[in-house]
Amino acid sequence: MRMSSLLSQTLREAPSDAEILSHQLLVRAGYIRQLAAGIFTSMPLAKRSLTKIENIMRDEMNKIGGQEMSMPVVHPAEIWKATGRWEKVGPEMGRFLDRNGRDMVLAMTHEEAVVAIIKDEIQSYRQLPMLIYHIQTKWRDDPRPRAGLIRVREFTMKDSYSLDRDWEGLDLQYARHYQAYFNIFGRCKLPVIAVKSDVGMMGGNVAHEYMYLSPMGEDTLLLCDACGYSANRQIAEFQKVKSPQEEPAEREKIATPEMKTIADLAEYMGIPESKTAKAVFVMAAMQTAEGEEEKLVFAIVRGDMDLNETKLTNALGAKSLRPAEEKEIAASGAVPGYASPVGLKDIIVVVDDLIPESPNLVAGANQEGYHFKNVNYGRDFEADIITDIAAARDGDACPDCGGAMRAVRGVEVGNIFKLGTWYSEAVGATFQDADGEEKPVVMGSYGIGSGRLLASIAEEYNDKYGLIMPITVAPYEVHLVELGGSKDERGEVKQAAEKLYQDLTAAGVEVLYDDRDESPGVKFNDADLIGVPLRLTVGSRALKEGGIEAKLRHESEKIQIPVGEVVARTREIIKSLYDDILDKLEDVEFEG
RNA sequence: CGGGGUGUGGCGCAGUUGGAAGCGCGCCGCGUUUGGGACGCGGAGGUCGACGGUUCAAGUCCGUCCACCCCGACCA
Repeated sequence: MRMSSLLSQTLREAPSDAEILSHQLLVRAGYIRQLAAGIFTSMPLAKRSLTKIENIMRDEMNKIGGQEMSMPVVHPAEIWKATGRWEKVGPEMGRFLDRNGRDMVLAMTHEEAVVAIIKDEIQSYRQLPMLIYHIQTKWRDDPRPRAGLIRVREFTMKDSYSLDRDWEGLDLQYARHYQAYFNIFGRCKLPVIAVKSDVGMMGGNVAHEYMYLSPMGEDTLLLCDACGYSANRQIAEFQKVKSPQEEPAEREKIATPEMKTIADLAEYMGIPESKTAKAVFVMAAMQTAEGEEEKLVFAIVRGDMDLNETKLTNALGAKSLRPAEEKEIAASGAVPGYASPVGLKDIIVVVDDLIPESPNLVAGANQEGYHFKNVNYGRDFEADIITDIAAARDGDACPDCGGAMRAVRGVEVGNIFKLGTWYSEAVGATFQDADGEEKPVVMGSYGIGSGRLLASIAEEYNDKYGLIMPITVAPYEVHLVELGGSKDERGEVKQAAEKLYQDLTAAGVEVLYDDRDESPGVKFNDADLIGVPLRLTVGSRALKEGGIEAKLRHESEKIQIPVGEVVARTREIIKSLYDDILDKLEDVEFEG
């Protein structure tokens, strides 16, 4: 490709609304342009990188038996009503009416489309197991797109769906994906870890997320360096430090004016925060037989801990939670800031499993300005649910080995879910098994966003001059710079560069050829910004000695290669760059 | 949805007490230059986010709305 005709201008300064590095660099280098919040155009450079990423995904999916197809982006609402997600999903789903006034949906994922097709196409156990996938656009009207390509509203995703006769089959396909995903990220040279994750609205019972560890990530993970335990904070467990056992003392009411926070209260009383009970009120959307209903929930964790809303949501079996408003809290008889589990009605009380083992706590008295001392579970109050609802934090003890866990931030670049039969049952996607019985197809779903992956790679590989793209995903393999200029009166430099461009291209090398009439500084800076791994420079300096200059983007040394050997040597260098990446791929141990 | 911020040429920005819309980069033409974002001369390009109001006069003051960014809420 000649840069003189490439639709991609580099920018000396990034747009002011690009805050994170990958966003700034991808815009400055001319890979992407923003059209609206969370909606981007992939320019030719990005498109080439994305195609390479997607071809890696194809290859790894095909290797585990996947067959590529393409399911529609626009769906009739019926298939979403059939699984209940038409009602269940909120404004994040794109909806519109077609010309005949029928409800239509912009796909945010494709489980519905999958079961719609297999309902008709899969009839016999002989057709299973099967793995289907596609690489398709999704629309999710996220309330807050951010961080360039990391979190967008319109994006492309490789999503695959495993179809099996039974759970053993699912386990096998799931384990294959577990490995295939490490291969995909490895081939893109992106370091990731797999962590256990919440199954969320997808249902099912096992899920992993692939995380690229980065301070700009949106998820918090807890990792144990001692034994390898890793989990998203949403579900991370930990060993709780129990309070010292003591005899329940007599409950007493004490005046605590203006002490509305745990920190204030503990300081005022001269006690550790672990001797207090923290009250959190939420409104939980619950699905009941009559439909959806909002219920006030009173969650209690020990004062030195934080509530984990995902754990609470799962404990309640709720669709979603939102913070309760003061008037909703007041309606239950509780007093915000002085709330107490003692003597409340019409409210679901959920207490963390540490609370019953924590005697003589200080809790609110449901009276402005007063707390109770020596509140004890069982004697003074009871709960509807007792379970783990506390959030793990940096330094907490690993649930498996007790070692101190680290809390780190990560970007979710992929995930795998054991869906089970939830979707197939919902729409009656069944097959006839060998024993003659009709059974629902057992499903798994597996996703990787290609744009987010590109952004993560850009975030990981760069320096002050620009991007440093791994060769497997770089838009081109070679950046050929021609430095003829007006001193090149007989056009020798220009001719040598043109010939090299032709020869390399003929040899199957992907070349970005800077044939523009620009100064050397401009060309070198643009080359560094775009980040193609190997730069070849044709200039009079080396040409006088019968050579051209080669430089790897990630190194500072330059070498001179005799003109006649350039094509062969270039192919060698490129091969070694690929090998460096592919040799590092390794088999991982699957821990279900 | 709550809090904060920003909207002036493709990008980055300035614009005073309200009084003729500017600068740098980029772009076009001509010439000089050519191994790390060169220089000269000459150009093109803006309904100042939108609408309404105040005023003789609004980029500037007032109001409403919109867009975009950040923090939070939310999120397979």
